[in-house]
Amino acid sequence: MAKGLTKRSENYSQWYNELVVKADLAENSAVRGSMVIKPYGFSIWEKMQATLDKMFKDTGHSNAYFPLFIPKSFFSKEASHVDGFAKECAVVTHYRLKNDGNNNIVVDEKAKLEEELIVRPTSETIIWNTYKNWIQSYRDLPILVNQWANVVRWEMRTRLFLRTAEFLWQEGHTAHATKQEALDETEQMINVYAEFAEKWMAVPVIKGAKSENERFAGALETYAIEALMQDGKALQAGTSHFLGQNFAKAFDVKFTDKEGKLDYVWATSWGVSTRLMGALIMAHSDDLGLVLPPKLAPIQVVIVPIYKGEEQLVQISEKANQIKKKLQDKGISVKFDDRDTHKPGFKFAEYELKGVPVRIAIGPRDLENGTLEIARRDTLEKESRAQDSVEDYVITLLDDIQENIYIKASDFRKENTCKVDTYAQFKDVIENKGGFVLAHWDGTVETEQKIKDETKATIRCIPFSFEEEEGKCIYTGKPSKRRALFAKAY
RNA sequence: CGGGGUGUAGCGUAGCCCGGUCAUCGCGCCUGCUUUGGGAGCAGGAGGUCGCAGGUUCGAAUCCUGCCACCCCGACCA
Repeated sequence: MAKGLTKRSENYSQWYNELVVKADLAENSAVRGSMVIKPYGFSIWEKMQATLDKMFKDTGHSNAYFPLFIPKSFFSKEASHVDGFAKECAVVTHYRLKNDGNNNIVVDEKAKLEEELIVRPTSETIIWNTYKNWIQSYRDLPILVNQWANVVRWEMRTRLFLRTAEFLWQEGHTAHATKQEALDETEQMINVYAEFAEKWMAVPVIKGAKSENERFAGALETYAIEALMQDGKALQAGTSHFLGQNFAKAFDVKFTDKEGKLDYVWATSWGVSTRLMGALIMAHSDDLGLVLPPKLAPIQVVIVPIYKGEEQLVQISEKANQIKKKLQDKGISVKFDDRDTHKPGFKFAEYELKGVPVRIAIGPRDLENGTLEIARRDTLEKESRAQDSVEDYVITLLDDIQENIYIKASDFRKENTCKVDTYAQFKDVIENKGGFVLAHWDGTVETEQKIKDETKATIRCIPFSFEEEEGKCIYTGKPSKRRALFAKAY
């Protein structure tokens, strides 16, 4: 058995740790709940980053950078915002260490900061404090800025990739002259996220609005994309918030409109994080390791030579490098693994673990017959093919894999989504089957909270796509106009 | 912060109840030869303050006390 797969467990997170942490994505933790992302894992994130960044720019946004430290006073200006984050803030109180005389390094109490600094858990406050100086007139609007950064949230309980104390993300912060424009922006960005999830990550998602309970601290409306993982739990994969005029009021950001009237600016914020890597892994992986969508795979094709002796390797390498060049010319990322320290079987298993979508093996038999062995990661099928026009074949194959894993994930979601009309059914499904459950809900915070307390299921979102439908709340029997999407979530 | 569990080599572990050739085994690592179309074989070798600190004892991985770390469950959450 391969490294990291010697002892698979029924427990999903155990499996996840063994496979991902120890195999290749992250290891160790310097700070409680932090993670090291190793080079191969990080290159997946870099691909995600590059793709999203382009999508943001195509929709008119620009990148900027704001400070890591936020003065406590900024942070406390928006009441519900500070309520939401107060319990998970890392706080800087001093700026110097000293030797206490016994060779112990201690905090120098003399170097106490006059005002404590918060390590950003999100940047709304420091950004709006800056926007105040950027905005006077409607001519200064809109401001469409995104930041790629790390943030810290001192969660009570952490989970690799899904909820680490420090994580990488992007946060968009926009300012608009009208409510409608801000609402449109909020909606546009949730659509961008959904498109990225479905077309690039091959993870189907449900777009919808968060209930009041689950809304972002300081937002009037939160839109989210929700994905279903293979263990039947839901994962919030991205959020886009309509912040109304809350932050503009808190930071006194006013502008003069065309009529010369003074008004507060309308705001949005939106973000996705390294949690997306967790989503990618948990949505597609199997017992052999990662299954990466070709569009995000750092290595799309790996070529493994099979040879006896130096002479054969030279011949095979020549052929392999020709094929590598042909594929690269078509924009495909290729690795030719000619290490002589590992046998082919070992390499096969290793690239399966890493989720490389297509593997090409070339041996003496192929040299003789003008063939190649081509294997795909998603179905594990292998076939022998002529070497001619391999590049065209690989292009179709990559597209096919991309599509296939999306279909597979969609089918899984279909099988694990059900409508229920009674609370008994609801509890049964949540406890025994998992997955998404569509049920009527009376729209009150109290009911949602009671259902959560009793079943651990929460409203993931009220999907945009659902038609209005008369029904009765499964819990209280009160009238309801549409179904909400319930699930146990990470 | 509450409840439960675990800490033995790079990784995974046996031993702990019942103290004494007990530091076990597998993977990995190193050397040599043979191998190479699915995680190679044989031979030899290196590697451990048994989480930390005390205590009990002639003697502690094993018993006791305290601490630390990690994992799972809850509260919290992208």
